[in-house]
Amino acid sequence: MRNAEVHISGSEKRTSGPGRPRSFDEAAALEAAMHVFWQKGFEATSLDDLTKAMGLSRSSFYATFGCKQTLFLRALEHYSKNGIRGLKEVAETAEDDAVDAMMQALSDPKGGPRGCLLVNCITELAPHDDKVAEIGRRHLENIEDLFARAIDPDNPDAVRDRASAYSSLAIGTLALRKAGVPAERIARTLKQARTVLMP
Amino acid sequence: MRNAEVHISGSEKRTSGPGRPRSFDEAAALEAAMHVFWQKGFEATSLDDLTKAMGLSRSSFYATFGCKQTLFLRALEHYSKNGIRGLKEVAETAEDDAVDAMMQALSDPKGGPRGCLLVNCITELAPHDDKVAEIGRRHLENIEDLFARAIDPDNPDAVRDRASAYSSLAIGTLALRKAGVPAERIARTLKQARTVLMP
DNA sequence: GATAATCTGAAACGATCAGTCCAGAAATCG
DNA sequence: CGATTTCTGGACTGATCGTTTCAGATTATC
Repeated sequence: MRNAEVHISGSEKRTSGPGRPRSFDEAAALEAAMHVFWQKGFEATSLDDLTKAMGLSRSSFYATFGCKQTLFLRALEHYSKNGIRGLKEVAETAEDDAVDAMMQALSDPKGGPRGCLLVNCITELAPHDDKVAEIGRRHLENIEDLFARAIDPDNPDAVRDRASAYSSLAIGTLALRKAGVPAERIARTLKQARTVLMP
Repeated sequence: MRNAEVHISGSEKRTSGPGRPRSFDEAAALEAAMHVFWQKGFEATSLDDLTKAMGLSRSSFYATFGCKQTLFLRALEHYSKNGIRGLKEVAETAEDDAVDAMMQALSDPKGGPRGCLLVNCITELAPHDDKVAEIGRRHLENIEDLFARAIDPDNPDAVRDRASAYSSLAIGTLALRKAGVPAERIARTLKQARTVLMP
């Protein structure tokens, strides 16, 4: 037998040594896998979908990432880290209204109406998968934190409920978007909600 | 061959006549199927799950409902009709604040954190299934209508954006709930959002 | 050149899936 | 009774799934 063991967490890299070196970029492969999961969900994504998108063979896939589930959790973590970083950037570079800018960014993710990968996975898997639920909960908490800091940088704890409301409002519009409501109408609703209802 | 043809839409009933009568209640079976889809989603629900919950054999299943997809769409329609009726009742019997009562009802569906069946299905299937998207869009529009009428019964069209915001806010909290956030905290956030931020 | 690590592509595994088919029992009608 | 309809339960099909394994080619270090 050859590579029978499963790599539970991240792969242990081998910077150099004998033997043929890796011909693919592990980070890029992870990114590609993330996009497939984002588009199709966990169950509907097959191994063929993954290996084709990641550009490697089944053998290399299992030797590198262990199994579908493990890769999936890594993809979720990767997505969360990237997403929170991006949202923080939106908040920091917003011209006048950081809260509105964040809601708009959340409600209209780049790359079409795929929604938020973690919200999708919470909906699909969280009730039956504790690990997914935990990653999702952490992600949502991070988003709320960013809203709270955008509302009142000096005392974010005091505006927790408001931050949670803004966050949930933006996330709720993702369902509208997926159901086919045009992004422009949603953007208008959000802006109005921000300036008229929740100033 | 026997029962080979597929019943596309609702079954044509036979009130009486020769032969053994149906020993199961079609409406009850549909209701049971709806609950299974609600709990597990479409893909994760197997034929065995369905027939066991509905209390009929595979043969009767296919003779009565045609196929999994057809049954699924009927279950969605059934859910939507029931849900809208229930929400209307909540709005009508609310003591002081119908909008708040509706948000609370939406955010905390009976039977644990299963979310809203149609929001779940929008998330899972709508981007790749036009029929599901259409049913979901109609359902969300109906919910918005109820909010609009609760806000201003005389001129609901004028408060469309506000109604959309309330609706999205309540729906957004479903993700929190599924991720494990306690219902009480969500209820508090909603109440506060209603009374403080969006009066 | 010897050794070691990884590559590819394909084959095979056991499991599960939706859907089909059948044989025989059961129940209702004329 | 005879005709008819639905029932059950299990066997079966053909496909797809995640995962394992293998042989042989490739590319690095020593």
